Amino acid sequence: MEEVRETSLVPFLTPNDRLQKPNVLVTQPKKEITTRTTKTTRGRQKIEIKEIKEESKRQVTFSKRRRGLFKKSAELSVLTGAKIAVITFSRCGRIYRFGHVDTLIDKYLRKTPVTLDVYAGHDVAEEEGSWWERPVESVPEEELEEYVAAMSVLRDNLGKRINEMSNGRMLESLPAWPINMMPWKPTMDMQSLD
Amino acid sequence: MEEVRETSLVPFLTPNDRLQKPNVLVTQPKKEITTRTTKTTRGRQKIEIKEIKEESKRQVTFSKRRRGLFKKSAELSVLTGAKIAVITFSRCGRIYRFGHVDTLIDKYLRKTPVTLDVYAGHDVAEEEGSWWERPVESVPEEELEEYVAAMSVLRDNLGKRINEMSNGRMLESLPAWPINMMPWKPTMDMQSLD
DNA sequence: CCCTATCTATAACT
DNA sequence: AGTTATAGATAGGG
Repeated sequence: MEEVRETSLVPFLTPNDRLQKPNVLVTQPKKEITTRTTKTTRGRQKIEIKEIKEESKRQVTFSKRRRGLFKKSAELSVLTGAKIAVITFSRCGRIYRFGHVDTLIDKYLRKTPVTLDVYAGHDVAEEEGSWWERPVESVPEEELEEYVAAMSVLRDNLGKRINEMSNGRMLESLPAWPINMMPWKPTMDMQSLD
Repeated sequence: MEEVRETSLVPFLTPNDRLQKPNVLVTQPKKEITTRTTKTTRGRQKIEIKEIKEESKRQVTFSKRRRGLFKKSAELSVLTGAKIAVITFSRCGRIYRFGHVDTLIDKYLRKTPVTLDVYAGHDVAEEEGSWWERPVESVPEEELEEYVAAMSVLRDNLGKRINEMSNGRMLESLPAWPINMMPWKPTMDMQSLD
């Protein structure tokens, strides 16, 4: 709660704070490399986009990425004024939605003949694979079928707002994220319909 | 066409090629700073998440981010085996979908009473402006959900605008989507239903 | 749309 | 969940 998380991920470094010289365009001396013989972690590792076998690990990934996806949806929505809806069926069949899915679905159904099936003629093989990596004509109805994306952005703006409000004009001297709402508060933007 | 888009953004740099020393964990000398007095670009700049006014710019962002969103969706789906569907109504009313939306919607509707409104009772004023920028002094952190609900309204507002346009009430006198605005290839993972 | 320089999202740890 | 080092996404510019 006292954490100043501009980028929320690197509060200690905050590269954003580094003032950017408008027209100078000179390569920075790359700060100062903290020479440490023992990194605390290996940092983000590259992974292959394939099903994660370990249950636990998969769950973590699902949480993190779902959250990230929603955030992206929100940003896209706000930035471009697009209307988005997202629905996700987790493996266990739980439904996570973001935004007024119902409304969007309604609009969708009204605009598109329900019978229209882009992938019509394709057998639904609950097979493993990346339908999204295949030619359109052969996309089987399996992997992903649910994503009605949805809405909103605000997490960030809201946070800033709250901060400003709760401190009037001295927002600068206060943590960017006054409330511990940010990161991993489970369900403010999602609804598990189970 | 799968590997091609691995990183596909920095083919020339490919930081991934840098072999990672498994257990060494020693801070790298940070390569070699190419001292150049004139950077070719300022690189990615931080932007505020708020509506982009410039039509052209907004469309570019829409293309790029929509693409990114779909990609993320695909990854999440593959990685966790979750079923996902995404539908996006662009401002101009164009529909972009990802995944087997129809199938998903069907499942969704079967699982959730269509009448169920998660945000029921939270009638937010459909006024112009940035509702998410409203004062938040009265918002206790425990009620962030209220905001989430409010956020959804954004979509509704946008939807209204879209409707207006549909009715011939032009908001912008610009063509929906310049043909060459389509992201780098109307790949199989997106379908414009318009 | 291709490129870069940056900003962000996260995998692996703790 | 909270960190840290990176992989990955993208705002701008060409």
